[in-house]
Amino acid sequence: MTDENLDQIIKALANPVRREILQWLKQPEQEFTLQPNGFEQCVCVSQIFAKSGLSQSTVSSHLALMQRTGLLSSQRRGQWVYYQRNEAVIREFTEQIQQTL
Amino acid sequence: MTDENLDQIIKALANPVRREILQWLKQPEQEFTLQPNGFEQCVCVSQIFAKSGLSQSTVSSHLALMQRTGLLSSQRRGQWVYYQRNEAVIREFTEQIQQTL
DNA sequence: ATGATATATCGGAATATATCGATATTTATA
DNA sequence: TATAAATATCGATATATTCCGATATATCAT
Repeated sequence: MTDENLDQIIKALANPVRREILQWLKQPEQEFTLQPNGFEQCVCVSQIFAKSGLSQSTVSSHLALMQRTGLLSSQRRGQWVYYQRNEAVIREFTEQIQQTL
Repeated sequence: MTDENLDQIIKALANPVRREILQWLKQPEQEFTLQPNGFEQCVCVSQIFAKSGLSQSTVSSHLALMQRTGLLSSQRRGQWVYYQRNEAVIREFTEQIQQTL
């Protein structure tokens, strides 16, 4: 992980909304009502939007930012875009920050 | 550690200048020229100021902020204020962030 | 093709952060 | 007590972040 990437990730995590979204994505089945579309373990933007109390555009921006940093990955399926945690990056970050700090 | 304190600490660490200062304070004897005052293992504001390339007031603000969060502790000795890492808080933070994330 | 739904992007407003110079405060010393 | 040195605080400015509504883009269904 480059210094720049580390910096981006810390900045991403400095926002409580983004940290909360990251939490929700830990156990999606507990946090979100299932979608009747056959992708129960995946979480699309509108589900997070519905839970967040923020505008759709704001939520979309937060998710896009976290994806740019590597914290999340996404895949489009039809009209939906599913976001999920990138556990490898998250783990790498926690190890790095523990060493660095 | 309260959620609010965790939030403050992450915000503090989101700044690269503050992270660098925290690094310098890991091994002060390697990073700073010793002061002829008998407190060689301590680091005062002006030493950090001299190394930073920033203004005295900016450095003072960064240090004050990190002290408020608990990342640093300080003690005044005469006209100098010595700052040092608060390893207990730093450790607690890394553990917490590892669990939380 | 048209309309509906999901997501992304744009532009702007409000708030937060970073930085500086000037000055106040604290302590030591002549 | 007056001066010097170290640190803290204040006020201002520049930049970054957060958020929204409006609109663009992509996909699906009719």
